[in-house]
Amino acid sequence: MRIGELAREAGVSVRALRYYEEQGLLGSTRTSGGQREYPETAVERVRFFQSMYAAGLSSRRIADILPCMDTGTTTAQQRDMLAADRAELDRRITELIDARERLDGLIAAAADRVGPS
Amino acid sequence: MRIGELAREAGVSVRALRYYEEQGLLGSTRTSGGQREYPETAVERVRFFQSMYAAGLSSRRIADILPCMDTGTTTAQQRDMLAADRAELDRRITELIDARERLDGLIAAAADRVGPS
DNA sequence: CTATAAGCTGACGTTGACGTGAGGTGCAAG
DNA sequence: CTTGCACCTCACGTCAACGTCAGCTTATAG
Repeated sequence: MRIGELAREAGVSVRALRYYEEQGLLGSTRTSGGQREYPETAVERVRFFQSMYAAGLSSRRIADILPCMDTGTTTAQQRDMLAADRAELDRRITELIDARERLDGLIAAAADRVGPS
Repeated sequence: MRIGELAREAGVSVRALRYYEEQGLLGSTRTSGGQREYPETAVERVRFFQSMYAAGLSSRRIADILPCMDTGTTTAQQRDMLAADRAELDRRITELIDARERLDGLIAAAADRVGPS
């Protein structure tokens, strides 16, 4: 598939896909005319990127863990990285849940006390 | 308390506190010499900011919900905003949990397959 | 053959929450 | 009274993940 279709399927912009390639995250073959060609599996791969970005990982960090995904094997260093990323993600989730509780507290405290418009 | 102490107590930089003031989030009285003076309650207030920033809210958004916190009352519009922010936060939490599952899947898949160093 | 939609490569612009450096002032201790 | 740390106000710098525009080429429908 070409870049436009992949963008639609994965729910990102064309620019984003070119950026991922620039960052070494997403390879592509080229047609004789120079246009990028992607396999079907690229869709899931891009969705994975989105998920990792949402988790707060940088392109660099994602690039670091990609070999694990692609080869299905890990070195000791890579296992450490994965564990660190998971721990960091856990912290972030905890933070967000805490923030949600604060927001809920605010909502509850002001729920029945209607202020002036 | 002065700005340096508040920064330490709340775990942010002095620059951040000045920035919060610039954004209308954090007021301060001034000493005769022009230095900022904060009440003890500012510590908790700044921690609240950090929590909201972590939740993905912008300074502007935080400024919008501050009146609810300060007055303990809400207008219909403010309740809508709070609900929207909470919903968005919920979405983000779900994303992160999904990301964590993906990471866990990756870790589990490669856990016992040690690659070359 | 020709529109025209889609793709290409630079390369500069954007945004938010600060970092950082310059150059000067306030304040408690000795 | 001076040392020295904390504080002050500009104001430019940063960083990441793209957005956007220009100028040109490729692919495809009619």
